[in-house]
Parts: sequence; C-alpha cells; structure tokens
Amino acid sequence: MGISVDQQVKRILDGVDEFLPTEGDLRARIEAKGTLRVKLGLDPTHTDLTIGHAVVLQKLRDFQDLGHTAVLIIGDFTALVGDPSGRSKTRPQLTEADIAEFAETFADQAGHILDMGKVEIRYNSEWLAKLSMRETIELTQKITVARMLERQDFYTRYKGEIPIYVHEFLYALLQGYDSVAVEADIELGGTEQKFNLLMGRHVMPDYGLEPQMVLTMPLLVGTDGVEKMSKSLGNYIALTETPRDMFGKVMSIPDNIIGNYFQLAVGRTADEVKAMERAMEQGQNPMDFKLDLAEAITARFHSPEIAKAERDNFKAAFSGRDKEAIAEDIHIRIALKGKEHVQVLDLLTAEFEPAGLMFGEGEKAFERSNLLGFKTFNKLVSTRNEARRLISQGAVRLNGKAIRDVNSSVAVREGDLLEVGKKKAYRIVTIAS
RNA sequence: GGUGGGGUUCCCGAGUGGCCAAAGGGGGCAGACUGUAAAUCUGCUGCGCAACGCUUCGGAGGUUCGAAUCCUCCCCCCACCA
Repeated sequence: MGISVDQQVKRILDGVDEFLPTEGDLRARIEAKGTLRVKLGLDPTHTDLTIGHAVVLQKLRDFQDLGHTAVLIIGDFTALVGDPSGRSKTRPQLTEADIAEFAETFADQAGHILDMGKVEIRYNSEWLAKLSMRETIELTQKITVARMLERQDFYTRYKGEIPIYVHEFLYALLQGYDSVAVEADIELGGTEQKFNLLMGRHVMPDYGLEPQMVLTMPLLVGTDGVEKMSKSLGNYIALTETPRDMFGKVMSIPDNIIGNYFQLAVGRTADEVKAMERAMEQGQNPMDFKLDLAEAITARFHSPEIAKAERDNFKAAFSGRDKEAIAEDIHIRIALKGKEHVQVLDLLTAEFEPAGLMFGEGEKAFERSNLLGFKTFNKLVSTRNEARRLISQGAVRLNGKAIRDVNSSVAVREGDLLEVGKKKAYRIVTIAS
C-alpha cells in the first residue's frame, strides 16, 4: 500500500465517535498485519437501509479505499433473535421468510456505498445455525448476568418492570461469535452498538484470537429531530427513496439537526458545519442551507443532475406554489359514475398506479424498484375515513379548488391536478374502469 | 411452586354493568400562520355498502335485556418468597 500508516490512521479516525482501545493499538495492528479484516453486521429486519446506515457503511468504504478487507455480515440468523439495542421492548418476532426477503435487497443497497467488487459478504446463519447446544452454553459461560444487566437498555427495562427475555441476552454473544467466525480485526457500528461490539472483543481471546478493536460512528438523528433514525420509528430516509421523496424528507427536518446531517450524511467537516451554524445565528435563513443539504444528499444517492432538478422542482412547488412541479402522474382505476364524474371519496380511495417511481435511470432501475418491494398499486389515502377527514378539512383540491363536501361528485379529466394536503400532488393521466 | 400486583384503542394511561368506539396526554394527519423548520391556535385520529351498522379493551366460554367492567377456565408480564 502506498498510503502511510499515519495517513491511514488519520482517515480511519476521522468522524469517529469512539475508537477502542487506543489509536496506538490501531497503528500497531496495521503495522503488524498490513491488511485488516473490518467487520460490519447488518440485520435484515426491514426492506430498506437508511441514510443512517450509510454513515457506518461509508466508514467501511474508507477502509476499503485504504486497502483493507471489508467483511459485510448479513445477520440473517441474528435478525431472528432480534437486537435489543436501544429498544425499550422486545422486538417483534420475524419469520424466516421475511428475513430472507429483506436480506436479498441488502447487498444491493449497500452497493451504493461499498466497493462491491472487493467486499466479502457473509450470512451469519452459516455458522450460527450450526452451533450446538453445548457450544452455545460454552458461549454463555463467558459473561455474567450482572454484566448483562449493567447495560443501559436492559437496566432501564428491568427498572421499568418491562420484560427482558433470555434470548435477548444471547444476542450480543452471537454477534460476538460472528467476530470469531470471521476473525475480525475491527468491528464497526453505531454508538448504540458499543456493548455488542465490546462483547466480540471480550469473547475472542477465549477462542484463541486477538480481540477485535471497536469503532463506533455517531448516530444520525431521524427526520423528527429527536430519536435516532430507524425504520421502525418511521423517521427515516431510505437509500431507495425516490429523489423527490428524499429531497422532500430532508426539507422537512427541523433546523437544529441540519449540522448533524451535513456532517454525517454528506461528510462535511466539523469546521464547515460550524461556519454554517454561525451564519444561521447571524440571520441567514436556515432554509437555504437545508436546500443545499437536500441537494447534496440527493446528489449522493442519485446523481447531481437529478438533485439539481429536484431543487428546482421544490422551489417551484413550494416557494412558487406551483404544485404542477411535483405532481406525480397517476393512472386511476375506478368505476366511473356517469362519464367522468366521480364521487370525491372514491377518487381518493381508488387504486392508482404511480408512474414516477424511479430509483436510478432506465429500465434496470425500475426492476430494482420492484425488487425492493415497491407496490405497483396504491391508494392516495389508506381508508375511507381518512379520506373523509381530509376532505372535510379542506385538504383536497382539484385544479386548485378545495372540495369540502364528502358527498360531492366532481368531473375528473386527464391532465387535472389533484392535491391532497400541502405536500402531495397528482396529475391524472388516464382513467380506466 | 407460593403470595401479591397487572394485561385497555399506535404509545402512555383513565375507566369497574348501560350516558364507552371508550377520559386525558403523547404521537400522527389536516387547516391557519410559515421556510414541507420550530413555536402557536383549530380540527380530526377503529372500520364502513353511513345505519344509533360492524369489529375492538390478553384468550376462550358463561351470567345479563345489556359487559372493557361480573363469574369460570386458560395464557402472559412484574415484584417478593422458595
């Protein structure tokens, strides 16, 4: 490798939340081994990876760029167990079929950030499913209940009289065993993973291995600005998000996390972020920074051209109030009453086919969209009661005019603009019955 | 295994025979104001062929004109004891 150890260490530690045990250990191991095995585990508990995952995936990519070996573990077995980290209650049990479905898309999604040509992908069922009871018990002998209960998540639950199941204790040990199986030199994770990561470190010497080092990355805050970004909390931006939704979601984050996003999602330095925050304090409109941010994030996961277009669209739609700019084409399938007259309620609950669901460009992109579980058919609103609510509150507009009477029928023609709430707009392309 | 407490709608949490689709808070959605931010105000927040119709208060039965509320059995959680 042409890159000096000093440079490597600097790059590796950039943006890191915590590195254990010490920088000196990192340096020493690079000098001793040259190429390190760097592990990152992702449990396929959902279909989508989020831009929060991207933070730690990017760090793994940094290692790749430095010539180290990235070992990506798809936790198809551990997903079955359920990681209790950051959880105030037990995870709902997933089926193997669910997990298999989710796992399928993970590698593909991770490919947006990693160099897939060089990554070593492993499924942890490969070794975990084979563990015998005896081996499992040996594993559990390496940690005490007291140590487990020290952990914040468990401590809080225990104090709060919220159940903790024994298999949840097992989780960290299994993750630790993954490190044994792949002989990791370093394991990466989010801040909340520290306990699990250290477990690997704790367990490895017992299996005759040098303990792994631990690197944690700061957590990306969710779009609500409060909780960490996670799919189950619904405050996430998925990697597979359409450019429009991605841009829109970024614009909806609270101002006080703009810096967090700039730093973690698009890799701006702490100094750059500070400069921005200072400018905002001095009266510069935070929205301008947010527009830059949304464009940068969209550019990173789609392309600069698409991102620029979305920015223009956004400004037209929301600053210029021209909802045409963001209107999604829909093909409505509905039995028409009369000719083109439709009861408003039916209009919102009829099935439609969204036309603009593109992830990348061209046909291949569309296949991927399908692969990732986009529903081909959808409704504008999930229930009739919700539709009633929206209509009666004046949230539904056809060609700019609010429709307030639930029972009214309206003429719908091709090219009409239907707005539902402030953020969603649809252009009617075809009406089939 | 014993004793005591408890399981309510997305979450927390009231409710102990009809006035309960179920208080209040949170969250969510919408409207006003805005910058798709925050704060604030207002409304909505089980489903619906809209009918005081249907499904819901851990599960299954039962009592009753009527049950989230009473009875029986079962399942689960928590604490203490062992």
